Amino acid sequence: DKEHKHKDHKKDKEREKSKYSNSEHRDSSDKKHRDKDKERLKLKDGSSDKQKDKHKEKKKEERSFDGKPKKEKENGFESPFIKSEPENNDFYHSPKHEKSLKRERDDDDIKPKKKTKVKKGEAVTDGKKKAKKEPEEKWKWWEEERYTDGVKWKFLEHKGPVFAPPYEPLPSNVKFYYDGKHMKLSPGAEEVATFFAKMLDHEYTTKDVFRKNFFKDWRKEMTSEEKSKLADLNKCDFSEMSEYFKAQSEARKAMTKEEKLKIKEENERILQEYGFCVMDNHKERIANFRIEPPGLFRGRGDHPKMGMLKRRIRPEDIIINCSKDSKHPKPPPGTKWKEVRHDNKVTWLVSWTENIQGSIKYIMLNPSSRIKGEKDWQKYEMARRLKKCVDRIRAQYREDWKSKEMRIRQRAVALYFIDKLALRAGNEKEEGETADTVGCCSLRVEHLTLHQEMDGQEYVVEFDFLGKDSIRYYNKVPVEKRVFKNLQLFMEDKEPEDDLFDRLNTSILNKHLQELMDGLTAKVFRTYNASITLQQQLNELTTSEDNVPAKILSYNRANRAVAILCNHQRAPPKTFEKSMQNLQTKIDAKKEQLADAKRELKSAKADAKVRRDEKSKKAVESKKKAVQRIEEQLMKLEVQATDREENKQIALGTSKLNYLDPRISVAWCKKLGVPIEKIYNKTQREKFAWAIDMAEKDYEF
DNA sequence: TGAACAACTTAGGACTATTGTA
DNA sequence: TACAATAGTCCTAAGTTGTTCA
Repeated sequence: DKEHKHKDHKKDKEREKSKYSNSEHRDSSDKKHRDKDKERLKLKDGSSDKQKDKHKEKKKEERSFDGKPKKEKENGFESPFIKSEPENNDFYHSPKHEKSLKRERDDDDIKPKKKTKVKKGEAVTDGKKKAKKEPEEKWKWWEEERYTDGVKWKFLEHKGPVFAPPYEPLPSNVKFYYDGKHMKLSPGAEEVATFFAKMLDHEYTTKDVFRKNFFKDWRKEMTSEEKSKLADLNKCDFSEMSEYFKAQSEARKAMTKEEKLKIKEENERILQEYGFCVMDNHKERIANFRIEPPGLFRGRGDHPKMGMLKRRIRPEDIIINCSKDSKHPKPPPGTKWKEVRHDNKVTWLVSWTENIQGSIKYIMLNPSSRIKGEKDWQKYEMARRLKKCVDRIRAQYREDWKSKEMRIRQRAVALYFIDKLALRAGNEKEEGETADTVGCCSLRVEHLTLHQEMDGQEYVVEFDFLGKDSIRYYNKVPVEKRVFKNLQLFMEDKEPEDDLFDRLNTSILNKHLQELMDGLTAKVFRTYNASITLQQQLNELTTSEDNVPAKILSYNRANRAVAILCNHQRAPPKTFEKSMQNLQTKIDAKKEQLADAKRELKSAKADAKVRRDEKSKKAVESKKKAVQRIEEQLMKLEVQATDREENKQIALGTSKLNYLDPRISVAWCKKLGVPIEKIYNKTQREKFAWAIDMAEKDYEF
C-alpha cells in the first residue's frame, strides 16, 4: 500500500491548512478537531511513523482514507456524479488536480462513470494482479470520488421488499387436540400454533419463559371462544401438526431434480427482480430483500422475551426510501406503504419496526456494494491511525492508573482491558428486555475474581461473564500490579451485582477516546488489535519455503489467534468426533499405503540393480513418484486433522469478515504465492474486491 | 445531561448446496 | 450413485455509535 505512507505528510499539511480555512462547517467541532490535529502532530514525532518515505507515486495512493476531518469548501460542489470531498472525519482528500488525473484514468480503464448502469465487458481486473477466473464486470468504486456532507447517494431505485408468503391453512386431516379432544382452530390461532409445532423438537419449547410468552401471545390471536376453552398449554397437543411439517420437509428433500430446479429458477427470478437496486448509476446487490417472516422470537441465551410472537409485517408497516426521481416501488395490490421518503443521508432502502423490542429493521445493500465497502475500508484506515498513536494512548492510560480521581482510574483500567483483552465497550442494557450480558464498561463485581497469586503468576484476574450473544468469556489474565490494586479498590465495599466501573459508561469512555484521537471509539481497538495480531502472527508463522498446505495451516493459525483474542466461539459441530475419527482412519490407511509403496519402491530398485534395463529403471521412477504422491497426500491429511482439531470450538469467519484488514491477507498471499481463493471464497472475494485490487505484497497494516 | 431513537456493524446458528467417498 | 461431510449462504439477533429530544 503506497497510500498511507506519503499520505501522512500530505494529510497533516492539509489538516493544518484546513484548520484555519473555511469556518462554515467547523463551528462547534472546530476546536475539537484542532486539538486532535495538534495531538496527531505531536504523536507524529514519536516513534510510530518512521519509514514512510519511500516514494509513493502510485495512482492508487491518490485515494486513501484517513480518519481526519477536513473540508476544503473551495471545491464547492461538483457535477452530480462526481462526489466531492469528504467533509467530515473519515476521508482523506486528495488535492483537486489529483482528482482530475484520476478521473481521466478511470475513464479509460474502467467504465464511464456517469451513464452506464451496469458496466459490462471484460474483466476489469487490472492486469497484473487479481484473478482472471472471475471475469464479471467489476466496478472499481474505490478509484472514484466520495460524497461529502453525509450524503450517501444521489439516485436510488429499487423494487421494494419481498413479503413472506401468506399463511397456508393446514389440510383438514391434520388435527389439533386440546385435552385429548379434537378442536378446529380459527386461521389466526392456527397459524401461531403451527409456529410452535414447528419448534416442538427444539428444547426452547420446554422452557418456562418460552412457553409462558408463547401462550400469552397465542391467546391474543384466538377467538373469544378459543380463549375460553384453551386455558392450559400443557393440554395442547400439537403432535399431528409437528408430524405434518416433518413429512413436508422430508418431501421437499425427496423432490425430483426437475422440481428442485424449478424452485431454484423461481428463486433466481425473484433475486433478479428484487435482489438488486440502482444506486448512482450502478446496479448493486441488496443484502436482505426478504421481509422476516412471522414466527416465535428466539433470543439468544436466557432471553426474557423468548417465545413471543413476532408478527407478520404488512405493506402498511413499511417505510420505503428511494429517490424522488426514481420509479417508486409499488405496494402489493390493494395495499399502501406506511410512508415513502427520500432521505439520501441514510443507506437503507426499506425499514419497519419490529414488535418484540420495538426496534427498527432495515433492508440494506450487500457487503460488496460501494456503500458498505467504503465504510469497511474506512474502518481499517481508522485502525491504522490508531496504530500510529497507540503507544502514546497506552502511556496515557498507564499514567491515569495513578490519577487522584476515581473516574479517571476507572476509565484507564477499562481502557486497558479493552486494549489488552479486546473486550467490547459494554453499553448498559435495560433490565428485563434482553438477556443479561455485559461488556467492559458494564462489568459487575461478580464477573471478576482477583488472585494475588495463581498458577505461579502474580496478580491474576479471572474473568467469567456472558458477552454478546450470551457467549461466555472466561479468561485468567495476569495484570500489572497497579491495575490489580485499582481493581481491589473498585471492588471495595461493593455487592457482587454492583457495577465494577460505577463512574464510567461507554459514552464517557468514547468521549475521552475522541479526545485522544479523532474518530477513535472503543471498537477501533478490537479492529486494531485483531489486524495487528494477524500481521504479526503471519510474519512469525510462515516461511516462504513451506508448501501451500503448510502456509494455509499457518494462516489459519494466525486467524485462530485473532479469533481467540476476540472470543469468537462456536458450538463444536455435532459430527465433530465422528468426522475426526474418520479422518484418523484415513490417515492410518494412507500410512499403510505409504509403507506398501515404499516397499514396492525398494524391490523395484533391487530389481533394477539386477536387470539394469530401461524398463526397470522406469519402474523405479514411477514407484518413486508414487511414494512422493502418497507422502504429500498423507501430509495434507495430517495438516487437515491438526487444523480441524485446533478449530473445534473456534469460529474463524467472524474475525475474517469483520476484524482483519483484508489487505494483510491479500499481501500475504501475493508475497507467498498462495492463491487468494485459498483464503477467501467467492463471496469474500467480492466483499474484499477493493483490497484484492489495491494491496501489493509489501502492504503493511 | 441523559434517555430514547436511529443507523449501522458484528455475531452465531440454521439451512442449503457442493464436494468427496464408498 | 447414494450418502455423508464440508463449505457456503441466509437469517436475524445483539451489539456499538451517533443523533435527537425532553
